Amino acid sequence: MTTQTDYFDRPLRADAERNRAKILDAAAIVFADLGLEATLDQVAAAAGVGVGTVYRRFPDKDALIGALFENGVDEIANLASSADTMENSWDALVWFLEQALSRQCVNRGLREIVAGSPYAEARLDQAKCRIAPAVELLIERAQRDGYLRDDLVTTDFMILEMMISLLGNKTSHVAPDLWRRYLTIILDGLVVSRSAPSVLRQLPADSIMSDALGSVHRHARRHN
Amino acid sequence: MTTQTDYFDRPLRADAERNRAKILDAAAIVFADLGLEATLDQVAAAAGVGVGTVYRRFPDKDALIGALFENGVDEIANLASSADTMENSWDALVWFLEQALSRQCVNRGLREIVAGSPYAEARLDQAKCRIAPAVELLIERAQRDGYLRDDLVTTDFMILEMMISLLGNKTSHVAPDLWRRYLTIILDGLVVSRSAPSVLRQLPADSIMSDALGSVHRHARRHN
DNA sequence: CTTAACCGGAGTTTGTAACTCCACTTAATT
DNA sequence: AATTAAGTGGAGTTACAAACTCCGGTTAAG
Repeated sequence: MTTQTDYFDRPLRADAERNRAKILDAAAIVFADLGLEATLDQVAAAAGVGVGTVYRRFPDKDALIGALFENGVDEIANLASSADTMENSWDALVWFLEQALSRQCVNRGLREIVAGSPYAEARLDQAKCRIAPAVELLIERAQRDGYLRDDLVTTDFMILEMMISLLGNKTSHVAPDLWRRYLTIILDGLVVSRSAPSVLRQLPADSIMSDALGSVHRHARRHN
Repeated sequence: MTTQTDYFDRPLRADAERNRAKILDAAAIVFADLGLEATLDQVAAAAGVGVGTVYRRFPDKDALIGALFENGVDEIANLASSADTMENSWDALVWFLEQALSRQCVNRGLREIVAGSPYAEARLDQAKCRIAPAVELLIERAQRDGYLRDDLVTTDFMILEMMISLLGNKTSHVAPDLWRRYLTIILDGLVVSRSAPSVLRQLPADSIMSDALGSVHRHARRHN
């Protein structure tokens, strides 16, 4: 893969290529932690280069974000498709939610793109449109098989996913797995019937949370 | 009630008092719609006064917010206490959640304060500390009576409330009652056991949502 | 009629983030 | 090793937004 940004096919100079990689790596981390509002100055600092270098390689912030999350988004789309090959439809649905959420909860930038941020481009929107139909199949199968309550629609899952991933981002720095607790609770609410709650005890809860809740809230506004 | 802001007890001039009321009324609406980031210029415009007038009456933004939400927060605290007088403990818990959420979902400013915004002061934090113990009683009662799964703690409810009210704010302008749909689902996940899901059909869903979801996301960033 | 309180809103201050510019450095080619 | 186009850092520019001030003109109250 001979990466280049310019109009014509001249390979980048060795140091330039090296820096491009450093920038991409740093941006991945910075946007994952701080979300898409992170400054390109922050990215540059994290990469150990000057801002100028970032702008030489990527025309603007959107371009960098586009290059960075191209994969991430249709990785999620693929998760939905491959979940659909599992034999048990409830397991498939749960597996998909866990996989998708574990990615979005750990990566604030990805969550913001999937949730539809101002930085997302047409190219990414396209991939996002591939997610909905695939999820719809998962839902319909689980409903036909009598696992999932049948008064739910695709958008319900978009919203529930949004709620959980938002929480996931807010708590990822103090209790990275806390979101699973609420996914479990919500899944218990989505099922047609059950005689007992799913196990929750092994998931993080009170101890971490009570101290953390304050810092979560404080963390909510200005980042880093 | 002879309102005044100055150090010594001189009643405000008639027009000043009138404006103070206009400002408070306007601020209530503006902060409810736009959240606490709303500009005092916006408040002034909504009140039909100049910014100067706002600043003459309230030393700064925090003071205005303080004066405005003093009640709101401990109204919620009172809800918890009065829920505790209901005979059925499950109904009490559900009633409290519905009441508290219906207030926070319709009022973005209130939600931000309860969630712990930078504008909240010690005075408000104090009231918030009154909420937690009262809710704890509700929870323990519902658990003792075998309604509520017993692996839940107070902070779980704080978090679930945060998740729902956040959604409520995001969707209040297109589907004011949508949050009830997810409260219902979550309650179905909190109950010890059930043979069927609670009724969901009469709550808003697909029709409104699919169009709205986009505008919700777009609305997420810069307001108004 | 006097005057202290009040009013509006243009303007100031402060802060932030995207992005540019250019003197200097360096990889690649001859 | 000389040449040079490509690349680099980071101070500086531009743009914008929001909190808050200032003051010439207005008005309620005694």
